[in-house]
Amino acid sequence: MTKVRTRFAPSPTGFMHLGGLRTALYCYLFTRKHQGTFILRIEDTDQERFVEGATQVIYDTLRACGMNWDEGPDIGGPVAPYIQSQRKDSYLPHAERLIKSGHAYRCFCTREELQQRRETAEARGDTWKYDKHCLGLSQEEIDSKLAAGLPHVVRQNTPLTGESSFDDLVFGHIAAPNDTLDDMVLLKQDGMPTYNFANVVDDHTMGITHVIRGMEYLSSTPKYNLLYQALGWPIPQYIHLPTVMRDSKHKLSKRDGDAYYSDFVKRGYLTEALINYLALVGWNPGDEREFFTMDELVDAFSVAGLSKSPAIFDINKLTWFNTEYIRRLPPDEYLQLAQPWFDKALQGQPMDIPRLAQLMQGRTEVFERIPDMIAFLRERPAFDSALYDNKKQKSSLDSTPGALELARGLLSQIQEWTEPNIHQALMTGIAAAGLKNGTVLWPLRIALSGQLSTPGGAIEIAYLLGREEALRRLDSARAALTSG
RNA sequence: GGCCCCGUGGUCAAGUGGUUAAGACACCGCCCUUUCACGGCGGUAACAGGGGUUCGAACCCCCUCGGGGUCACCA
Repeated sequence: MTKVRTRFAPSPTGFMHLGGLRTALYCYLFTRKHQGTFILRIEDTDQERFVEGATQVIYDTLRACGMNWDEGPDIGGPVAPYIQSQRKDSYLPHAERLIKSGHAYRCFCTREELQQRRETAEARGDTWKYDKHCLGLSQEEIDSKLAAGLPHVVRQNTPLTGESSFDDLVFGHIAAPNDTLDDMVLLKQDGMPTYNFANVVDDHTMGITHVIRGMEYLSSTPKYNLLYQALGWPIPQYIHLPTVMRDSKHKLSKRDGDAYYSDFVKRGYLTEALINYLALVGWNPGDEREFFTMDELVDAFSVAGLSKSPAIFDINKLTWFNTEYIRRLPPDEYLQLAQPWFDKALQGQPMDIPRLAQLMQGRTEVFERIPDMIAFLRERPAFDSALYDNKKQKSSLDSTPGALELARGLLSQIQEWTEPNIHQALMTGIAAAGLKNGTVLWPLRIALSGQLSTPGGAIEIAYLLGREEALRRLDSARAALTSG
């Protein structure tokens, strides 16, 4: 078997879509698994959609994800250039060969004419397909139109009989009747190839052995194969990938605004978690493993594990992966990543940040959720005294005033405000008073934080707040109790 | 509408003629516990429907239904 050569061929739109990223991932994994060559090619034949800086986004994303390419626009390679617009001149000779052999022809129909004929056909209830109108032009007619400088495109001449088929590595045998295949445009008026044509030519001239792409190309692949055959080129292996869906009816689309890699990173998703999750949407390793580094993915990857049916993107599961990855971060790395989010919530309030980080690391699902979780440290929210009531903790509205008074006394006598000292003072004091821990600690935590759920218990919160603030909050809570 | 593809719990999925139909996320309950979380234990929940083939179908065939894709001088 010849050496595997694959390509990831995104068009530079300015963003890296998660669906595209997953395609790149599978392509990368397959290639590395087979010790092949992974090529990056930029598909920018659509000049109208050119976006400044878009290729850089592609480079940055792929590299951040650990998918390094062996040949590409920025690093070159034996079949350069790797940017399609720079290969412009290479397509024409092949198109002319096809014209000569009768597999393609020049078409002078204007867009308006085409639209009109399409509408007429559809009004009759017929399905529209290019009617091969210009195939009937005589050589004289063609020459005179050419001499007159009339704009034209080049179309593929698909056969009207027989059928075309191929064997996809994931979908198996795919066949389509030739008479349902449209005479697609190969070369546009501006001389640029369409995606359809550029792909065939580039994939062949770049020596691509395995074409890995989304399944939206599945139904046009027979047409591409007709082209390969007409040009006398070997047909590559195909691996079409099932779509990533937003829900059962819609695919994860660019319009959702939250489907870009950069969006997830901004919100505080870890790249490793994202890659790990994405790998499992449409593929499974065949065993029970769920956590994979990139190297482990390469090792485990197999085309046999690819699924045929579309998979719904589950933010829930992604978030679970993210939580797990955050939990496994070295503490200093967690602190570094969390710091900006701490700052956002604390706004300069003095705090034992390393201790806060310690308490938060195991509770952080997505970094962007941090500010909401710790905002109470900066300012205690208004709260309902009903929060003091907790049967399980043996705390009630009746027991609370006494409990808080006890806590106030114990806390105010602490010399050095450390967690062990706070713990010591409260626990011995509570035991001496003959109370249950919860009877005092539950209301204390409520009084200090004003909320049901906090990252840490009463002792940790009291410590983080500092002596002065803790006592101040305690006093105001007690006052609110007697006045209200 | 034509053509192509897909169809196991809410989601991802294992399963390739004989299984009590795995596992994970989510959800619910219990335990642990100074809250939440973590952890431990347990639970709810699926073969789209109908016909065949077969001693026996989630697995093979056909039909129906449902969903997706594609039918651009976009990729």
